[in-house]
Amino acid sequence: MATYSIPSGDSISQHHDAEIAPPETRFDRRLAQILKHATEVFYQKGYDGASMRDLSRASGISLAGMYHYFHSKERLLYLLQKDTFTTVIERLQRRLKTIKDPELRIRAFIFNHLGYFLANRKAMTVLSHEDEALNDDEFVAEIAALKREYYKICLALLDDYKRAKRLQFNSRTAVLSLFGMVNWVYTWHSTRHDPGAVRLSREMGDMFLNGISGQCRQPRRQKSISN
Amino acid sequence: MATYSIPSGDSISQHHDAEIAPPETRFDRRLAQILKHATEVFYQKGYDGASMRDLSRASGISLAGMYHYFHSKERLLYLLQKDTFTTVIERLQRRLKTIKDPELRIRAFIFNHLGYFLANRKAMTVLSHEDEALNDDEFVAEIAALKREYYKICLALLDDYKRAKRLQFNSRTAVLSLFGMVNWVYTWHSTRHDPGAVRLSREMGDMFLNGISGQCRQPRRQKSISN
DNA sequence: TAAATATTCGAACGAACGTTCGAACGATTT
DNA sequence: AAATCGTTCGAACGTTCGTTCGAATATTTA
Repeated sequence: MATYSIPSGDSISQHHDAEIAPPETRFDRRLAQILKHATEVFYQKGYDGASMRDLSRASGISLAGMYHYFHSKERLLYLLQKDTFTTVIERLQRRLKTIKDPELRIRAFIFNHLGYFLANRKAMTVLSHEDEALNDDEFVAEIAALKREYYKICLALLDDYKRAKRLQFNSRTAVLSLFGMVNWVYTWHSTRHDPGAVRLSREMGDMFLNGISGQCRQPRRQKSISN
Repeated sequence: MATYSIPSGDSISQHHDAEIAPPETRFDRRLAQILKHATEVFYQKGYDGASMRDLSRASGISLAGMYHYFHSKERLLYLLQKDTFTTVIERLQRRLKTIKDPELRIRAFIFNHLGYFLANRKAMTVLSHEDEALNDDEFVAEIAALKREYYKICLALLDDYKRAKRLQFNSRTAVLSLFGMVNWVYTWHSTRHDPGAVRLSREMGDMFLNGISGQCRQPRRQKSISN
């Protein structure tokens, strides 16, 4: 009855029901270790720049030994991106379940994203930055589906807010601007000098919500650039 | 008196005074062609993924012949990034010279960035995405200096606006959020389905300016995320 | 026209790449 | 004890990488 993962490159054990967390196979635990070390290497050198020899050295496993756990370097990146993205979405869904207020839901989205981003910076950087690195059609399609799902969730949050507050703005531009704000963080955020997730979420949340909440007194937009 | 560029890898002729545009050396024109083709290849395959053979094929020059124009693949990327970034900054400075109003200056910044971004998407994508690809200290330092200059310009624009409108916000977060908004565009913008530079600049400008212009009636910020 | 200089390229270099193979090892099962 | 199975690895495969070299060809200078 024990659901052993079949070796040679499957993702971390698909425990079809989410009953228990820790009881993984030795195989799964080892693969998870490899993914963790691979995150570090991909983060430092990029996907193309990182060699299988780099990855094996970081994991303390021989070059050939790596291929017991995944079929190819590309699949390793895929596993990494899928696990990371899935976790982000799961956490988000769990948070949203308890929140009704449209504004707070948007704030929860931002906080969820930034919080996970800053706590798992390397994995999220690899996810954001090595977006186009995959070539295999199946991999590309699956990650693209997660991206679309994430986009749709955020779009719905903004549309709810828009309806509740009777606002007018381009939802698509707003979503993607928000994604830009929160994803770009990986290029500049310094743990030492920059605010943590809580304050950063508040600042960006204030800014974004004010931004989409439109003109205060008189309508903006009269001013235009001459040339 | 003709200032011939010395072969073997110099940047496009440093015409110390910006007198005339077209009178370049044959060397310069050929190098410019190579840079143009290289932009396409780097855009498609990434810096690490693009081989010198790819680049030579795209340029219609033999593999060995490429090295007459630049010393290394890394230097080619450096030249590309430097030329692109320098052009963006020059254009910005020229625009800002004629604009006094703080809000319009910020709008000009956004329009300049997005306008150049959408018109030279491939070059700007390489600039944004291959940010960490350079290794040579001298190259890294020079591109980092341009980035800092660009950051400082934008920071000053926001501080001017803040002072003029007596606002309060974290300038650093605001600048970097704005950079995120406008730079992330390269990951999603579709020429067919998405607004052009003018409308996109207006939308993002409205959003950003409203965003930093703070609370309208009652102060936001009372609401907070429970957990 | 001859000499000098700038440009081009075929061929090859050593190094590094992702992946494969078969043998070995360890633990568990018969 | 023998057999099975999951795990590990050294060695090597064929390919591709960035770069170099020397000779050939244009182009400019004298």
